[in-house]
Amino acid sequence: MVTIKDIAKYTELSPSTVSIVLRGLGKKRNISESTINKVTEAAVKLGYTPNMQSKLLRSNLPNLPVITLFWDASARQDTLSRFLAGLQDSLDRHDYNYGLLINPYRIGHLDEAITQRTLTGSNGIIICNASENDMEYLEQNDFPIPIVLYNRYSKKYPTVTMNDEEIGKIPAEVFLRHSKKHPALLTSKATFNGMNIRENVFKYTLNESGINILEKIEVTDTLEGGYQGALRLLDSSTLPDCLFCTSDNIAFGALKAFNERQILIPQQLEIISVGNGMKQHEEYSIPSLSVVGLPIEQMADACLTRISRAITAFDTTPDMQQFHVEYISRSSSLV
Amino acid sequence: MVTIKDIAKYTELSPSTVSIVLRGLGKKRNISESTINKVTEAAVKLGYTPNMQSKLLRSNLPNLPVITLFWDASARQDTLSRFLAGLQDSLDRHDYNYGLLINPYRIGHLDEAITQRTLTGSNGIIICNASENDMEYLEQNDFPIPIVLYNRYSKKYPTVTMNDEEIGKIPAEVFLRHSKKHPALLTSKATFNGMNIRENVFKYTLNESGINILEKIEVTDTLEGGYQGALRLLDSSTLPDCLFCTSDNIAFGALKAFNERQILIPQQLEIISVGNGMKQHEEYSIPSLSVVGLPIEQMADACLTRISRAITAFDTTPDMQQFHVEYISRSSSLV
DNA sequence: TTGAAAGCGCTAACAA
DNA sequence: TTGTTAGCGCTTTCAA
Repeated sequence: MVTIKDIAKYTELSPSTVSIVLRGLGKKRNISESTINKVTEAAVKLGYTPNMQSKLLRSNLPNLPVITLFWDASARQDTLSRFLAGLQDSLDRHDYNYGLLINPYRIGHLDEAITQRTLTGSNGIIICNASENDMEYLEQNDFPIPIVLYNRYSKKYPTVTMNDEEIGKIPAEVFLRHSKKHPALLTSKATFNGMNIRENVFKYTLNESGINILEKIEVTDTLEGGYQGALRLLDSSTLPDCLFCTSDNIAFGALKAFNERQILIPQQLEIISVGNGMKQHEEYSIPSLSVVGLPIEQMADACLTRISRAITAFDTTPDMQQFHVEYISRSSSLV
Repeated sequence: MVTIKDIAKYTELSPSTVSIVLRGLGKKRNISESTINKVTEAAVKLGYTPNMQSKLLRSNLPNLPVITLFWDASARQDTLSRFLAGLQDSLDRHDYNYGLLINPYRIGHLDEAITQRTLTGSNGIIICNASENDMEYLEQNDFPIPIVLYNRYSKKYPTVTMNDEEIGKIPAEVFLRHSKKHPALLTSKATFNGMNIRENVFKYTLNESGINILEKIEVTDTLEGGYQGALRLLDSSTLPDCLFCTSDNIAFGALKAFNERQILIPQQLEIISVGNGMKQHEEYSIPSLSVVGLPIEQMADACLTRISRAITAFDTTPDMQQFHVEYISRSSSLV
């Protein structure tokens, strides 16, 4: 790492002169033209970048604690938006004073993402989208700063979760209430345990009333995946009379397929999806989409409040806050 | 600001002892139970938060330059996602070593957002969504660190822009080619000059061929806005035969209205929208949406590369990089 | 026109 | 079991 001292040595000047020049105060301070040039050239040549830690430390500005948010770079981006919006809102509402550092990582490689620098440079960490691998890494290691997990379960860290049982139970109960007999499930590969819970509770709730899943189709969590999955569903010998999509991406794609094949929604086929976040798109899809809405903003707020307590009150008890989900009935399901 | 020294004074211990305890090394270093308690209690009581700048400085970890991204908190969140994804991709591809700090701000209040702390704590700034007000603030002040503007024009700062003329010209030319006679425009309030350019070039290009806009409707940049705007369009005495929507939000909402009123798209009404980012949603809307696609990822990459050059080579020439937009023909327009 | 020295908050080595 | 001291990179006085 090149410091101002290195440049001073290289140019045979003092650190203070170099500092003045590098901050563009050369002219004002009557530093000679030649010295200015010598310094700037040396800075470029040696590859100098100012160390902002030092500047901040020196500046006597009040300390701004930093919270680092780990987010799977490949994860659904619109959910990040909602989460960020929630964090921002939380910062404003509570008058929290935190810097927010976004750190994308490759799911399953959290161990590479949480560097010594993160641990030294931030006051707390919020982790989202952790895979089973990542969870194992977290469980097996100790960290010098507090960590809060979003939407995961842990015995070691404070967590902020949503009620995964409800997510599976609600659509099942709606379908049962409407006396549906042939439910289908359009889902994507489970990347965390909550997804299994949702699916199992969905099936179990139906089972209790003697109803079995007609078909489960697993696709990628994209509109394309939903579209393809819906087409496969339509090719089956028996058509389902109700469908649970485990993400709105999948549901939006499926709606397009059903529209093309002129399936009447909800008369022929009732659809309920998990509502990952795009409220406006749910409302203006054709037809509008009934969803189990996730309290992402509330959870973001809870994450921030929780990490804040960990930072200020040194409270790292592995407690869990769980939020209810909410059924929003629109035109893709019966009333 | 409470420091380790304050706690030392308060507890009548030395800073090093306090440091050891506060990092949880008390047990390991044989600090007495009572001392540990005294210190932690004092820390909570005095409201101590560790200063990470000092820790980092002390740690001898290599310097990680920080780039702060200013983003309008109320702006379309999905565009942020795409922009962030672009930045992330750029970081990876070029092997850039930067920390990315996301700083949301209220549009029109950039002056409040760019604090002394930002200027002292980051090596460079990328500004997105600046309003006319914000632009004025930027033009009239000088800043100690390099700034790059995204999607704005400036004589003072390096900028990364898209070709706004093309955005207006492309749909006009398509409509002309299809011999349309009654174009309509569904748009939202211009928040930056590029939007005026788009609208003017759209009108001008049609005008050159003797075609005038039938109607211009201004709505909020939401699906709701597009829906309402489309309904108003349908209430007019003459129905337009082609429509340019200046954002996909607006277009998605409009599609719903046209679907409800059973307007045949594109036979009765041809639609082209600005494609702000949601590629999948454009493809799976009903019908799929023809758009002028914006090169957001490329622009994000360019922003990063440009600010990187400013940081490493001290190059702050106010140059402009402009990117072409691309017409993507889908089912909402004729071939 | 340039340099020397002190200090921002923290930690590590060493001393007591 | 606790304290002293030096130093991370930078800026600011003050001195030369």
